[in-house]
Amino acid sequence: MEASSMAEELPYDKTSPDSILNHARKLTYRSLSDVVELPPSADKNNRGDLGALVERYFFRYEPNSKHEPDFPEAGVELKTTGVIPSREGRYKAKERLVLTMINFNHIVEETWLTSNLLHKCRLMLILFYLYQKDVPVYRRIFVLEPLLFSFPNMDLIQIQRDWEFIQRKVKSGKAHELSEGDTFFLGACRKGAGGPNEKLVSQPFSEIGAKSRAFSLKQSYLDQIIGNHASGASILGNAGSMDIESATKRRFEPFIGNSVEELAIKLRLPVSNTFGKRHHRTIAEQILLAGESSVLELGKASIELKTIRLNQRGAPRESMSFPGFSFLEILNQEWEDSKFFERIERKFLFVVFAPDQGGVERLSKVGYWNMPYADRLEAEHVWNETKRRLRDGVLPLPKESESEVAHVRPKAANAADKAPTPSGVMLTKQAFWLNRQYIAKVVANL
DNA sequence: GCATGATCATGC
DNA sequence: GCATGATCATGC
Repeated sequence: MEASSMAEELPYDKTSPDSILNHARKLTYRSLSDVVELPPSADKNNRGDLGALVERYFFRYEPNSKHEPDFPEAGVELKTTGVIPSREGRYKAKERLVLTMINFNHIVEETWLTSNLLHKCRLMLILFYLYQKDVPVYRRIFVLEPLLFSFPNMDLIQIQRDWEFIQRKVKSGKAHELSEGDTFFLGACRKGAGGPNEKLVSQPFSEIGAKSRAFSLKQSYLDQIIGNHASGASILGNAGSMDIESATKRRFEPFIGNSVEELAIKLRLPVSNTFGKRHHRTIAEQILLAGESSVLELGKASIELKTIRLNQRGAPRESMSFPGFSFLEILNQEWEDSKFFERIERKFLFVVFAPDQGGVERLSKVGYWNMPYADRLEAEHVWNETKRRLRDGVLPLPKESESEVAHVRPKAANAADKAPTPSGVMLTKQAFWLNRQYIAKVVANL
């Protein structure tokens, strides 16, 4: 009796997305505890789960089946996600948005259209709260209007591709090899306890246990959603849309074979700095950014743009550097928390320049790549070895000749630009690099 | 010709 | 002023 009368008292129509959205607006610029009184029994200690508190005490219903959206009659899935200030006083995502767990045994039986992901997350109500570390979740302020979000048609092509890529990997018995760099917008992110005690889960076509993973919207994609939402931009339909790989290919096609000089003229780049270190990168950026917006979606994916210049023998002239790392910080990190891991797990876009017969450097080819599983394990080994040597005060750090994949090398203003090591010795600042010969093989197979 | 150490040039 | 992507310089 009481339950049914409570249901009738709901201050919104649970069958209507718009009504749910309107109700959610009451939270804007307020925190959950500003709007509803949380009983002492509420589990306020649950670190991340503001969503559960909002569902129970603001929308006043109990979370139901994991396979249905939170509001099944309206087909709306509720998400709460943290934002942090960006430059220019706007907001950006604090992290990726986790959508739903990937069940490796089920996904192989699905198609995109019948997928649990699409069924559950086709329409999402996203609430954005200001992330503040020391403020309890129920006191965090919802700093943006709530957003009723469905994937723009323009993006759906890529999202579906991403989903199918992940499914294909599971079908091939490679769930344990999944990586964020496999995909563009939709990621297969790690989910659940990590570390040495992590429980691996089963997959249908291999005996090898895989890390537990969830579908997520990549942080960079979420940033775009937030940007469009905050600026009031509408969602574009686009009949001529393509997935990112095709769009990129088409974008670069007219420039393939052009000399560096011709490219500078075509792209109206100042001729003065033709020999600057940034020149080839500027060319790549201009090709991506100029003209119509079809490759602007690149900004929605965390793509690592790298220019590669080959020598006469077809090998890269240089190894590939990554940001410098702290000798002290690395001791407190695990591999998967490290910056180097985050970088090499990304999707790379290689823009390759090569000299022709006459020695004239030309744009040669362009391609996406991400690091295969076995090589990630090798990079992990190099990273762990670096950590061990720093801890034990053993030099030198892993050299290029010690691994097929990665090494450590100086990266500093000059040799006197040093930082402290755990053993107290000052050492010229260093970075992780991917080996020149390793990149050579990658480029050859691009 | 390559590995290794060192440094440059630019953007933020 | 510094981090970053990129390149130079040397010695074997």
